[in-house]
Amino acid sequence: MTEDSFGPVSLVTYNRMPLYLKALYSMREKGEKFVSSVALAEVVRDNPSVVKKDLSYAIRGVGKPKVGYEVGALIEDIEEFLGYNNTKEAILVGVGRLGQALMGYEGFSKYGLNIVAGFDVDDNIIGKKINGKEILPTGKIASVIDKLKIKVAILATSKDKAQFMADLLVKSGIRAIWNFTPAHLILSEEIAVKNEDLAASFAILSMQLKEILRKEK
Amino acid sequence: MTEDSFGPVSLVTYNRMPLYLKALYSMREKGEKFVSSVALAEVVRDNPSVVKKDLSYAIRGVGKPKVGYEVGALIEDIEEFLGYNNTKEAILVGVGRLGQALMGYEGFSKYGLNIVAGFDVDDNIIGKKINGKEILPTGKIASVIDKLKIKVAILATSKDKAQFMADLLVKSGIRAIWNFTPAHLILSEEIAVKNEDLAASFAILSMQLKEILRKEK
DNA sequence: TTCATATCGATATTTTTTTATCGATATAAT
DNA sequence: ATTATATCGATAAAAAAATATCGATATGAA
Repeated sequence: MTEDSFGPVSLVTYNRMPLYLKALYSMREKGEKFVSSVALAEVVRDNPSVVKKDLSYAIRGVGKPKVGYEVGALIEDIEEFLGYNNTKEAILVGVGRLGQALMGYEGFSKYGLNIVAGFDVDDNIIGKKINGKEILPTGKIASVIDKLKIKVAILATSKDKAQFMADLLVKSGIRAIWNFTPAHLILSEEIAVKNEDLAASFAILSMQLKEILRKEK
Repeated sequence: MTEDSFGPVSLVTYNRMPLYLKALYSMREKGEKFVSSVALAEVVRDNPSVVKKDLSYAIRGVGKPKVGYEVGALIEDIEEFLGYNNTKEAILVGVGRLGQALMGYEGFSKYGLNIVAGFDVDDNIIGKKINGKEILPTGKIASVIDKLKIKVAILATSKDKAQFMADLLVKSGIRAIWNFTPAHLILSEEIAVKNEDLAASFAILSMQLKEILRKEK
């Protein structure tokens, strides 16, 4: 077991699960009852063996030879596996344009994330509500975290405030930070950090595009 | 060479490059002139051998034994490697809250992305400007793509319009789609797609948190 | 100057991941 | 009822990635 895995399940598997899930949602909408590893592999652009191995970590039942997996059951199992049914409460720090978009995004609740409040330093926005959630001054961060026993924070401040706020969050009891700022956070190993790195994503898209344009000649 | 690599460089390496870059920016700000693979590995939570191998794909010069790599030169080489100096023009489709946040984000230009215009169906927003970029009606998508020879589109519509818009974009000449919608897009293999999958990211953060809380007992 | 040491770059080893293979079995066709 | 076939689940083989090792060398200390 490396650091990049949780129990017997590797990080690459975790990354693929939501892809399967999205594909399965479309299939369910179309009324499809069963799906084979071959069909699922095709829509997610992967290999059937990978799909079968991945699914084996999530499914409670079994797939049927010649038929495949039951779409509905598979969805439930993957949702459970990914923790969508186990709601995590979070606070959001930095309610600028991106922060507002994140607070306003109702899809989060579907995968087990409930933003209970936003925090900002800007008096023009403090006191307002987005999606029913209050925006409070940053001075109240510590007490809210403590009172509600919050463990997850979404960081969407400007780059220059990111490290300071991250340190404050950790000191107040936060154990997982979803970092939407372009800052490189330095934190103890005991804190989970997931960088939402748009630069990285775009670099990969650019590489893929380059390859595609090269092939088109 | 698998499908998940470009030339000799694997996707995992590409993913790590922006991490190194972010760490290097902080080091440069602190006035540090040289960095060793050991130091860099520490801040990005990885192994020195991985760092050395990764950097070898990007650097033009060489690292010095006992000293390490020159921070400034390394930054330039990685930026070049990731294509930050080679600007790609893109359009953005769907100027809701998230779309506005993306259009307003000035950091994109730093890594070679220039959003030339936004498109929406909402008359209340059409004609306005964000960050100096006009918002046009979706009816003009095809002509703008054609006139400016745009190859990259950022998709930030609602879920239900995503597939329709993606098809329109591809038909109009787009070859790379950065998908910020929760929709599962089905497109030809010749189109590069990068899903900005918040569900996936959050699932990983949740797993890490679970592991951390377990260790804390 | 000589010696000790940190670090590179190359390569070897180990581990992980992906891919292929194959016997068992559910379904449909004959 | 028999046969053909698609698919599963397990496992074996191949490929890729991560990690460790090691000779060479730049630097600073003795």
